[in-house]
Amino acid sequence: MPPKRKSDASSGDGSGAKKKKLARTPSKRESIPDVSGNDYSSEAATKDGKKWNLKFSSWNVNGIRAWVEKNGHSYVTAEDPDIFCVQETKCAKDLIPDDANIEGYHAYWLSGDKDGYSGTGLYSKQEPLSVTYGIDKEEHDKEGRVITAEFDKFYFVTAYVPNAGRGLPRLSYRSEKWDPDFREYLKNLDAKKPVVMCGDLNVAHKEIDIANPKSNKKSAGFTPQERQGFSELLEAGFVDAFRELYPEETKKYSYWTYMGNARGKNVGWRLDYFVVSEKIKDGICDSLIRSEVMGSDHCPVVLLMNI
Amino acid sequence: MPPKRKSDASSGDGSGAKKKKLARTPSKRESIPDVSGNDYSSEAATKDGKKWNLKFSSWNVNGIRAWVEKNGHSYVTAEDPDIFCVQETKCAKDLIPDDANIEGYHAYWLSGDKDGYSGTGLYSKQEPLSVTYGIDKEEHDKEGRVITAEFDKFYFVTAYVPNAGRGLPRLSYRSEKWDPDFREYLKNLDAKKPVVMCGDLNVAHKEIDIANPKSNKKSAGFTPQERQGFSELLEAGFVDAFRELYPEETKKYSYWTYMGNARGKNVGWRLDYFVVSEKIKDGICDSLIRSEVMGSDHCPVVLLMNI
DNA sequence: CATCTGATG
DNA sequence: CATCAGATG
Repeated sequence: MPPKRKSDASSGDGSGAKKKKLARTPSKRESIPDVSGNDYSSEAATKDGKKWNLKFSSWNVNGIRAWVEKNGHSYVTAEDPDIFCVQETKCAKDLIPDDANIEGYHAYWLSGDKDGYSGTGLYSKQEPLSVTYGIDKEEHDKEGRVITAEFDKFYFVTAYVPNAGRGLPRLSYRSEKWDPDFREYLKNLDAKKPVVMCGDLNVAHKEIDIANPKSNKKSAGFTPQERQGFSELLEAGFVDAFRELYPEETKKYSYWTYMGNARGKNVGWRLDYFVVSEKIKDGICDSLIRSEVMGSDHCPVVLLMNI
Repeated sequence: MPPKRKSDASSGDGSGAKKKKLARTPSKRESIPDVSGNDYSSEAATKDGKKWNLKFSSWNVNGIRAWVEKNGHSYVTAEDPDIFCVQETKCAKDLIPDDANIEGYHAYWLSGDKDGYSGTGLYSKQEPLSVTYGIDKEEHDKEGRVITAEFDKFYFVTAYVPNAGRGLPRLSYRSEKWDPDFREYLKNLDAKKPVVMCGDLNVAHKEIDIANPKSNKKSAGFTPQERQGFSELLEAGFVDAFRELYPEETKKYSYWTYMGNARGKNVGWRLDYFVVSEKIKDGICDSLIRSEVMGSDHCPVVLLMNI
């Protein structure tokens, strides 16, 4: 499915709706992402030499309104992915800023019941065959966490996985309920067509995926339970695209707390992933972590595939 | 009492205490008050030719932490008053930023029970004989609104008068309880020594004191009840220093809502006053409204006296 | 249209 | 150390 590069930028679900409330005036803070000098081209190919024909990107934007004010969306134009996903939009659909509707993409938005919390978005150049929201479980689907887009040859899923919270108040929900149910959801999709799933999975899988493994064994995102949950997802027939290609690569992170200049010191976590069905893993061409791109406490991640 | 210009900057009530919490990093916003070119000297004198020997200034700072980040305190150094008062500090005593302790002044802080709400401060070059907090009425004294400093020849009072609120939820409290009790408090002081009172009195007294009298008759700060309360205060033996000197002066305001560029259009209210005992009104030399000084939605006001 | 807090991450 | 909401002005 090499997507038709059509220029219809209309939004699939009413993202052009009137705003209830105006966005705040941009702060005088400088626009943070300056991606103008970056080279996002790539000649990456599969092991058997097929060049990529689809580019995907995912970014936890930590508030899409703030991200737009910081000119974060300029990254999307520069990266030019076929599909771009955002997590933690923290914004009701009707309040998504106009500038978040990027020319050339169909945009799909999901938010939860609680204002300013969670929320995801999916942009696609090609219009999906269908778009669905949630994972078909009432219990999980009030927080705007999962969007699924069906294409001819695959399902594309973006997820913002529940954070276990400080003091781990939601660890049991996360690891005993969400993780198994989300895994089942993906397995069911995978039984029909291959799956590409991306997003902030709120777990650093192995010690190699976090700067300070020792001191974080009881921190949300690095507990044994959460790490085990990710292992079980992979065992269910999926691969972590970045780690598949770069099994030994250290110090590659996609999140740094804003506190204590963690990003400057690269004291980070790899929380943002592309996870793909094992049956299409040979289509992986490259998996990239755009750690230089500013605008959030996470950076974008990229997957190049030949499908 | 021409104050001894001593340089002891110690704070009268522990304002040097350790902070529980650090102030946020200053935003990148430019420092707003640039008072460096302003001439705050004055040759003002009483009607019978006595030059002022005391300068007082008062400013509703709308959050002392934000005000300090905006370099609002540079105004104090430039104005160089003998006593400077602030209202709406919105800050517990222990969290007052270090930069709010201005060299050459004793500082006294009061905050209420509710964090981030109300709060007043008083700076004095000369150390007062005593400083008291509140108006001796349990009912009123939980919101950090009044500081009284006793000097040799007068009492100095600063007040942040309760706002009646949008939809006037606290109008009855304000006009039936606070206003009479505060008036009694001042009358009792005045029975002992003359009083200079300043602050955000949260009322525009007459039509001349507000840009849009017609449309604000039901707005907090311009209801008949609040205006009447101020009239009754004056009838109890006090004068509005600014209006005493400038009975016909129009378009002089000390507050403009941040909304709709009201300040740019001078759509304002005169809410900040110096009110002095009638018996010392002949000591008034000048009363000034520093409407050019930025850093809050209010501007500073000044009183020059010979006492 | 600002200031705060408190929840959240 | 950020985001956002909601209270307050």
